[in-house]
Amino acid sequence: MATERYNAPAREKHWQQVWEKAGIFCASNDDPRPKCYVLEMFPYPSGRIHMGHVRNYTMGDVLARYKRAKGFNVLHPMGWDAFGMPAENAAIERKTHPSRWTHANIDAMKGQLKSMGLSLEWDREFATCDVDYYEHQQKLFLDLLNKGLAYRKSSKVNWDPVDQTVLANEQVIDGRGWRSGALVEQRELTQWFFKITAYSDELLDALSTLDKWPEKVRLMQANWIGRSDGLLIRWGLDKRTAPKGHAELEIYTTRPDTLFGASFMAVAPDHPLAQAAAKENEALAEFCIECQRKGTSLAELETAEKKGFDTGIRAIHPFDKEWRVPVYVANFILMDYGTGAIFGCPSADQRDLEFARAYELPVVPVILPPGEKAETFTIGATAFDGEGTLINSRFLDGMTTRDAVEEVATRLEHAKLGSRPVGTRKVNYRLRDWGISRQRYWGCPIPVIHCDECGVVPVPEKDLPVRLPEDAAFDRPGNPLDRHPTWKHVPCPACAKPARRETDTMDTFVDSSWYFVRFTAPHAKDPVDKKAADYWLPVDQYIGGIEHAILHLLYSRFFYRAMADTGHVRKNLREPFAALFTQGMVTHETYKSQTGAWLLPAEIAVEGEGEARKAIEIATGKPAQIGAIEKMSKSRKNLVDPDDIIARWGADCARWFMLSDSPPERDVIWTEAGVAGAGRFIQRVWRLIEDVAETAAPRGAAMPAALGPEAAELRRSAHKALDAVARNVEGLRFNVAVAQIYEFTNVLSAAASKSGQGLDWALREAGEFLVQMIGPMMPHLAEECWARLGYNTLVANRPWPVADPALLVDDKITIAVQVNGKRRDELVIARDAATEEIEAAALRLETVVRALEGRPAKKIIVVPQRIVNVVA
RNA sequence: GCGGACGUGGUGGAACCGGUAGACACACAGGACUUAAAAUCCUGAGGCUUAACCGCCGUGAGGGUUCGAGUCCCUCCGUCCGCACCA
Repeated sequence: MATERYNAPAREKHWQQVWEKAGIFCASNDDPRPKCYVLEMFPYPSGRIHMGHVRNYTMGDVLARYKRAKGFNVLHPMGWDAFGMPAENAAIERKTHPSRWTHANIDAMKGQLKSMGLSLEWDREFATCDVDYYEHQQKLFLDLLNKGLAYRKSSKVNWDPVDQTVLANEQVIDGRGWRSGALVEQRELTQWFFKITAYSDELLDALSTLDKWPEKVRLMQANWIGRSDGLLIRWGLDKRTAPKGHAELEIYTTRPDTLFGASFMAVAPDHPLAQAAAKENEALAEFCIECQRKGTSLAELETAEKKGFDTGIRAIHPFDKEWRVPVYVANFILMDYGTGAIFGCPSADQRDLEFARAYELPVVPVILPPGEKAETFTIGATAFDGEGTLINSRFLDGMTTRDAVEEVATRLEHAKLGSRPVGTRKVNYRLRDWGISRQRYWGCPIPVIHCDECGVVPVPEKDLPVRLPEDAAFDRPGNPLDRHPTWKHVPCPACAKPARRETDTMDTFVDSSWYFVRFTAPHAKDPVDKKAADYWLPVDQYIGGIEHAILHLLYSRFFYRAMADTGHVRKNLREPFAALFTQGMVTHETYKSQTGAWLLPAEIAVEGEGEARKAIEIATGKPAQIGAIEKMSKSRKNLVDPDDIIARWGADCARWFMLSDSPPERDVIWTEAGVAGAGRFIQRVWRLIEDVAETAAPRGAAMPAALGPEAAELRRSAHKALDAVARNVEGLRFNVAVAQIYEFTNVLSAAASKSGQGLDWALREAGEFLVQMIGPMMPHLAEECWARLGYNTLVANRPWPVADPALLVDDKITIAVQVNGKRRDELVIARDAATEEIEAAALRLETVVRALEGRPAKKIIVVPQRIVNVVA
């Protein structure tokens, strides 16, 4: 029989059109079936999709298609995270408009996504730069403002003096702006903030409920929030030494038990006490300025020596009025953590110890490590910051660390300095409020107006949306909104006098903090259709890159709560993503020409293998250097264009390769050989199904009364494979599911060339199962095969076949037989054989007799259906 | 420095709860078909030893628990990731 090769690129277009015409991927918000919301992180429209997108969206699509086949009402939408700096930079460089550039990119990328054959519901598509989207975001902002969850404050920011904008921390590289290369300045600016810290505790505690999130992500978020339980302690200051108006110093500590080891106090250079003291001390003032200047570069921070300056101020120990402790200004104290002031206990803190050694301050051991003797214990180069027994600490001596912490806290809570307690228990967080102001055009305008008379006035709801002006100029750096001739000049909504619009726009992470809610009703008049949100949320499976472990995923968790607390979504659902999966990166070898320039994989030819493997630059015929395997990136040029792969091999091939071999959470290495292997498998399946279609029983034939052993065996394999593939797809172990499909394909191939009673019927069943198994992964090929098997329906619409549980367990099983824990043989025996029967059968085995060497069996361990171990 | 993850053939990886380690794929070798190549099909393969069977060794290293450890515990080595003067 002559078989034609399956022409993937041509047939894929056909099936994509069939699906589109049938409109089968549109979910109804009103459907009696159980719902399933599958979401992949939406892309930034940079211009073209890359292999990372292919991997991400393939995984989501497999799950979406599988869930649909399992009878769920599946929501699987797609949109565009379309605001952001690249569009504005493109506008500057190419003299176009951010909107035009963005929409052209969206069109191109949408075409690419469609060529992948994804089961997406395009009717719900939107871009965050659509007025229809950002007007609702402005409404949400106003509600947050009203609730006190959005506020303005002055804070230090990274300022790029060339581009004239605020930069995020990630955009500052070695103290310089990533685009301009200019030295970044610390600038005090009044900015808008979202009060994420109002939810610190809740965001931390709720992590434990996210049992379908990767442990790693939960841990990263927990560390980021950084809760610590401690004590605020107010120290009196010796009046003769302190600047006027400064009678006390409040510090924060998590180790109040080490209070009797205190040998110095340290405050941040920008602490009010430091500033006050600096006014009377020129050298100190200089020191403070020096510290602040160093604050900009991260690299400098890491290596900076611990430096201090004795202010001459003396603090009074809370437990001893006569005890004076010197107050230093130190470069390693951060103003925005705790109170910006500490007490130093050198024996119990490495950093304090280094400081004490440098300034020759006393080092008194106060915690005795377990197993040490007080008489002989000394502190050398390393502080002991663990738990132990208190020494040299008066009334704390002999206590454990924990008891001492409690004792000090209780005593200081009752002690008074002035009219207030000396000590207050306090939980501290590392988490900071989220600064959302950006001095940029291409973002969601912040809907407020500044009036000289009335101050900050929210834009009235009836005046929403605040649209971006289309006629902005991008000919020079800075914020086009700020220098637009008319846009910002508006009358004050309250007093009608001339006023100015806020010209900052929102951080684009705000846009992506609620798009998944909008997908549930993308055309609703209000930001959220509560009924739709109630029906669909939470997202049942969210899939994206690990790089969003903190930022996007933490912001979204916060924003969803803020939306709940401003009445936009149900209050008792707190977490928007029930399950999260973070997929690995797509990597590729790197290549360099003899001149040292990076080369695209398409620009080289590889010969030989192993040690002899060589790369040749095609253009010059000269050898090229093969470099490390790294994440695909423009800078290293180790890119493979999804378009090229799809045009040559087909989308199914790219999809299958992405799912094969590598566990989805790990990195996958893209190789030509791997793609070719996937391509071969596609042809193999096609040939096999053609073969089956020729020899199998007709479609819909009744199961024969009796099946021969070949047919029965094939049936068992088919049902087992179906069950195993289903379980592994549900667990997102796609690589294992793929392996099981390979294995079953081998079985089916072998069976197709045999003959036996009822085998034609079993072949049809097995063939259909195979097609349905590959349906979620290689949907086009599956449709083609389905048609070849005589159907005019769509696999994409077929329910997942039900595996017969009776076929999943074998009557006879093989169990291993060990002697003294070493495998010696195996035993084929009835699955429900009694223990005695198994023992007897094992002892009869020649191999066992030989291994026993005449010794009697002392003990026989039988684990039913698993193993026998004869102990001699 | 702190926190976490991982370490299995030539390669990617599989192994549910502690129960036959290496499924499946890639690469490789041999063979069939072919004038030849491609494509396809068949066969082989962890290491050592052996003509072969047998046997021994084997999941980064060392130790422990157990009838039995890739899996659990301890120590060490290596790789990767996150945070980093956080009081």
